[in-house]
Amino acid sequence: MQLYKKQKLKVHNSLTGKKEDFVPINEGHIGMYVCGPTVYSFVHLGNCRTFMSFDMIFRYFKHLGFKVRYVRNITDAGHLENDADEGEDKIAKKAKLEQIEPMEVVQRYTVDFHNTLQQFNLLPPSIEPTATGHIIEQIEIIKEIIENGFAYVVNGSVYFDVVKFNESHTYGKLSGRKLEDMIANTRELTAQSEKRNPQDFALWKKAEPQHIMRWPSPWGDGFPGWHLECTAMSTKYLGETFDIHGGGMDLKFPHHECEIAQSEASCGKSPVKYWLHANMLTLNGKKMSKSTGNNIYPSEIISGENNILSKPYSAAVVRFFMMQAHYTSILDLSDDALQASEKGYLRLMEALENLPKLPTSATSDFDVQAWRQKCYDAMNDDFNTPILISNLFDAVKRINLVKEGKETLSEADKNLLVDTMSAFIHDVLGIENQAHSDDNSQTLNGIVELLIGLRNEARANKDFATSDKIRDELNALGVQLKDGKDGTSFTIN
RNA sequence: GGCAUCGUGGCCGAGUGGCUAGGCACAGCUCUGCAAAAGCUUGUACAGCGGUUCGAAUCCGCUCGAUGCCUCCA
Repeated sequence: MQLYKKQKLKVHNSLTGKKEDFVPINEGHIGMYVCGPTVYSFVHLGNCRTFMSFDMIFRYFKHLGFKVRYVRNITDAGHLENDADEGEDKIAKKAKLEQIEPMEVVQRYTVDFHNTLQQFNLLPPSIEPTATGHIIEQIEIIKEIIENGFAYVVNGSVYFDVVKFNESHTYGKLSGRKLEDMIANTRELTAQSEKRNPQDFALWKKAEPQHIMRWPSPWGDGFPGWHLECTAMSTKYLGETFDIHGGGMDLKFPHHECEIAQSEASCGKSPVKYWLHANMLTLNGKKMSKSTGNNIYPSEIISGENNILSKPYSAAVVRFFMMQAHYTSILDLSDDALQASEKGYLRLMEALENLPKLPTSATSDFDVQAWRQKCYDAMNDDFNTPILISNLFDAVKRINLVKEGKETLSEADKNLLVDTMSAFIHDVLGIENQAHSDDNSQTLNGIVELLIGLRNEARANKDFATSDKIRDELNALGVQLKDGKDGTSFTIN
């Protein structure tokens, strides 16, 4: 039997603001769409958090035995700098700045994006479509929206008529906004706008003669609006209505709101059953953002080359740090917090390494079955990774007790514990053991064992000056010795 | 100004009507030649003020503060 039939999951749906029982549209199958990056610069850590959160969700679905189609797009066209009529495409702007082809910009930052996510151990999505690869689909949707009377053509551009739409539908249901309020609060700055209403958004923009990124359409040469690509690609690969749509909290309005409007205006259906939003990562209490410069790049954390943190942190530690907070909470990055996470991470990894070597007994002091279910309960409650991790640390304590001979574990329970720990840490949380990833670790271990032997001889001879020298100098090199009941063990940092 | 979210012990971070996660740091103890590691013990925190309730950090109201969105952002 598939695990998902036994483990009942609840998810927080942004559309209703409530935790709801998760029931996929087609039993055993899940369609999930997550808004990917606009590839006009390097991904910063805040971007990574969102993708990591949905990676964890993707992994848990797979762990439960669901067949998941996970679509995450690459925005390589259509993302405007601002809403003004002469607004520039972000990628085209960058291309002009660096004096290269727009597609070179796209290629460069797409490669960076993939490399970075790989470092953080994210699984690739099932499909990773690009906006430029789906121009035809986008044009088709625009045609439908025009046909249904919810869009209008002006001077080679097409705009979505929000006011008209709101007469028969509700614009703002996801973000909790009312169109009347939005209109009342509009700053009247767009004097010569070709839009009927400031709330209207572009489905298709006319390309000026010097604009490089352009495609033919029934309305002339141009390029698609940003909100439209997600509607086109999610519909194509997941259908008119699918299970989960994810993205950063900052995309809730207007991006996701517009997606809902586009779907309802074209095919008449609400596109998504469960909307999931990941919260922001802050730095110094402020949102990380490319546009304000308040950000840190993953490579800077791993290399330690930055002015914010006292030392480098591995990708696994950063991932563990992120998983210690719930994905819907704001998380603030700081050196203290990362240091605390690093220590916890190392303790967890050490227990995980010791676990298979543990002695077994006829009986167990630890109810592994009950503990295992607690881990599932945590994840079933809207992917509560902090609670899951607290449960993992309960197991760490029991592992250490068994290691010291203070508690017992049966063979069967030990095996179950090994399986469960590995499943949650590696498969679900996606946390790898990077504590000893050296290629030379075999040699290194041998050398340390040799020194331990020499030290033990010195200790037997009560030559503590020598034994302490070995221990302290190894410690200075990052090799920590631990004298236990069954001899000396060590960790390498 | 509008909409939304949030304010938890030294730090990070769960919880959301009674049973008061977890990590890190600190202190004491056990173990140890000494350390380290590990284990045990200790912290009675929920912005403020009212209200509902037998009972609130958790619900309601107000005040203060922070953040996000309202123009591009994961």
